[in-house]
Amino acid sequence: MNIAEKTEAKIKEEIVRAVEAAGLASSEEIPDVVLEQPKDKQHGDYATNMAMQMARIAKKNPREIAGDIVEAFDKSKASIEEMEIAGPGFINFRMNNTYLAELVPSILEEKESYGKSGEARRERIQVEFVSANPTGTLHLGHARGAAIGDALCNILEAAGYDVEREYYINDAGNQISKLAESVEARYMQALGEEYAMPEDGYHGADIIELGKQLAAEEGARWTEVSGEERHRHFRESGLRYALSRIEKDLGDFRVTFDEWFSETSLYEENKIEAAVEELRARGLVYEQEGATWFRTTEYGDDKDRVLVKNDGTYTYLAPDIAYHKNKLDRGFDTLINIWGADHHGYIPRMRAAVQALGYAKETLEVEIIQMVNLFENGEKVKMSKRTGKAVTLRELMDEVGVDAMRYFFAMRSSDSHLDFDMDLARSESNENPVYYIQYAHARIATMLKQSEEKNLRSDEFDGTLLTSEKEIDLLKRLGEFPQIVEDAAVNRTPHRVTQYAFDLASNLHSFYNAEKVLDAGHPVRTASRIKLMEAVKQTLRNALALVGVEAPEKM
RNA sequence: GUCCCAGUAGCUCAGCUGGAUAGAGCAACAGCCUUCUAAGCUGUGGGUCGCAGGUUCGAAUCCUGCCUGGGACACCA
Repeated sequence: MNIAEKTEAKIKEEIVRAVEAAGLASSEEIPDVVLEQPKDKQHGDYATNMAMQMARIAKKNPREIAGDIVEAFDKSKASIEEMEIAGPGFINFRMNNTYLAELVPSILEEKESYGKSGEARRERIQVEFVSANPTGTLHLGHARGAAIGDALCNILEAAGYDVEREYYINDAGNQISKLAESVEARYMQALGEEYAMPEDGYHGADIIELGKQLAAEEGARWTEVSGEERHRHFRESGLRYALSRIEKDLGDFRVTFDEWFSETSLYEENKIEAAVEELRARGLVYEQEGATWFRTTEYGDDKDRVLVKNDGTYTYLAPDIAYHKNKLDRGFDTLINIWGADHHGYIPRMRAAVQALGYAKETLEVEIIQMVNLFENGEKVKMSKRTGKAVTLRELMDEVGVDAMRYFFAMRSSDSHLDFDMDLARSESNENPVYYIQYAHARIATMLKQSEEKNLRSDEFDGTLLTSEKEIDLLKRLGEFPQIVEDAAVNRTPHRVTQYAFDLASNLHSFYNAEKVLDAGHPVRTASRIKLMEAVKQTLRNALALVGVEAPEKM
């Protein structure tokens, strides 16, 4: 437990004891204590609404109840300086702030672990994200999914969950055949053959290049084998090429996966048939009009869905069910899928599948990532200037850099649309939140460097000297971090971490302008403030790391 | 027609599982550099939380209906 948690736990404990001691309710009747940090500083460091919650149970008015609680409360047990009753019955607590200073040495000791949950949870969570079809490049929607997915994984890990990141490769569909045919055509053309591109083929320059490369490396040998064999070869070549490019793009975007799961493997191991049969055994499958149907309405879907079409082939749903069965068989407690907004209609049927396989509805969570709109010069950017097609992850990375993208994509709640302002993302000014935060980190780095040059460092630390308004604000902010991580994990809201980093940076800048750190005239205070700066620097770095943004030493 | 998401300051968005006078950034206005990075700070103004009901001590938050914007509703992958 970190210091903030310990402090809160003590207060809560004492509230419960006071309620009982005042004879207001028995221990079973007492609701969970809600302890919050008021937005308005005048309301103290913590506040509880216990008296209002007790109104119904104790049948007294909240202010009276609050009075009884305050009377029975032992302030010395919870480092409380002062208590007051306010508004409709809030009890406000003002802390004896010296406890806050303990944070600094504890953060410096925990280092990159500060913010992480002390104990590991048993829950295993698998997060599947991006999963773009391996037929082209990654676009902005994928980029946002990647940024949010990876940040969420980092945050879940920090909160103590056992996390696995997975990319599902849709390598069994029609599009892959088209890709294979396109590569094949380009290969033949590179060898000087007249060979038509397939209808709806992939006409990009990259595929032409790949065809040339294959022709150069492998010669004409594929013209001499059967069409089937040739097709299989170019399918593999095309796939390998597309995937390696995706992996490279994502790697440069600082996103890596533990597992790349192939859809084709489900076919090869007859997993799809097995999944359909399992549903059939549970009485959830029926035949009608020559097709095989899955009774998803049993689990709240609008209508039943086809698994096997009347031409004998599977719909996309069948392999998806087999895939999710495979995930569940691997023993994950929770599956989180990160999908683009255009897929939200599939949620009911996938949830139906999970339930049909005997798991609780909550086992599968789907996080929907809303659209990204690019803006430049105040105008919506529809298409890439270079290619005339949708803007890719790679292009934007080249334009604005990884840090800005990672931060911007994660800074809004995933279910609201994101307006991505390219001018802002590129700008090196205080308007750009990424620079603002990184600048705070770099500023501290500069101070630390100078503290060495000026020989102002020492191991002396006296927390009681950190009492200015800005220092207290900073300390309180530092103390919030573990709880922010916890909340972001539980609620699946990575944007809380970006927001926190911004707030902490803001506190730092504010402190910086108000107080001087390096002051030879006050050696102990200087040493203590240096420690405080180190703690802020560490916490900024930790917060940024969770969302995949670098913390530079100088700018 | 059905379903999902959104609607909060001029703009972009927060608002943590119902709490006090609804917050931040940008934009506007007024200030702060012989001092550790002014890529920064301080202050001021700005609100019918889409609309109407309901639930209760208390609603931006929960429920119902409606309005607006976006998306989804295949034996397509």
